[in-house]
Amino acid sequence: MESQDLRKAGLKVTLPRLKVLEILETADHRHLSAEDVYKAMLEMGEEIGLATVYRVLTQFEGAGLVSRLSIEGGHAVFELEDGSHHDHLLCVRCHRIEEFVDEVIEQRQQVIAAEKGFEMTDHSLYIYGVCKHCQKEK
Amino acid sequence: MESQDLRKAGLKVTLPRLKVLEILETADHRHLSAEDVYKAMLEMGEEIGLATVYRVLTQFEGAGLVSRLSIEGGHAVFELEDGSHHDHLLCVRCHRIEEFVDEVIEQRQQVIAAEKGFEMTDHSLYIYGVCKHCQKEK
DNA sequence: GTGTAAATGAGAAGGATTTTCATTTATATT
DNA sequence: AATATAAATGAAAATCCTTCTCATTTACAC
Ligand SMILES: [Zn+2]
Ligand SMILES: [Zn+2]
Ligand SMILES: [Zn+2]
Ligand SMILES: [Zn+2]
Repeated sequence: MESQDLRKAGLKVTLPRLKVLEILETADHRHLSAEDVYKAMLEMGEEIGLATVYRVLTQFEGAGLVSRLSIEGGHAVFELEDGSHHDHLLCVRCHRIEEFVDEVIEQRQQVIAAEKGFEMTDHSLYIYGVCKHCQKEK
Repeated sequence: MESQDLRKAGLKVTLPRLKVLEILETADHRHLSAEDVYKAMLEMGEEIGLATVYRVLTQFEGAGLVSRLSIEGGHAVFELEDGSHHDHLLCVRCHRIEEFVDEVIEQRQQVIAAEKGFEMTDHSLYIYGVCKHCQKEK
């Protein structure tokens, strides 16, 4: 089924691309850095260059298959695009990432943009904190 | 008056530090990159190393004199700390930055964090769009 | 004035990502 | 199935922003 997605996006169906898709679909975590994908590939016994991982992820982003988070200070994180917008909560200790959608915030942003005379094209919202897990530890 | 702020922060009063403060206080824009500060220094005829600009801005951040924005993709931007939290709207064309405060959003973030069991420590919210100015230009 | 720790500047180093370019590969065409 | 061609790949170099190193200078307490 994935081959179709690649063809639709005007991308040739290659092993590296199929494998990157596979990793994004089957990884334990939904949010992966390029490095994470690269390491997962090597662990699967697939040879790939890190440059290719970056290239493929960027192409997938362009094709709407993947979206990219820009987390403060750190490196980019990628996730499979599921068509529904959501924002993120990040644990500053263990780097766990959780997702949320809040209609009140979404709408307030529209109002604020309108008040300032902006045509809003996008937004980026990250809530940082200490997750349930990490609160327990000490 | 600024010398006092530096001494309170445990920082020696040096010319580079005073000049960086001066630039932050008198620049046309409230939001400046390290590069912007560096160029402004050179234009003022002051010799300074870029490394010093970064160092000083980072120290000021630690001392609570300055805060740092982490804008998507780009480089860090610094602004004088005025004690009141605010978030930012960014024009994707001309890179103009505007500020806003919205209590509804602030509170919803607290609620969301609580729902997910997070102890919220911080957040980062940027609204991207096309500003009033840039909308006029075709 | 002297001493000492802190601050500076220049350049090297760093980390994440992108680019370059020679080689390989997918796919369209015989 | 063989061939042609445009796209994709890997490795290394390059890039961008930022931090670090270290020899020299400076601020400030005595
Ligand atoms: Zn955690
Ligand atoms: Zn997500
Ligand atoms: Zn604009
Ligand atoms: Zn601001």
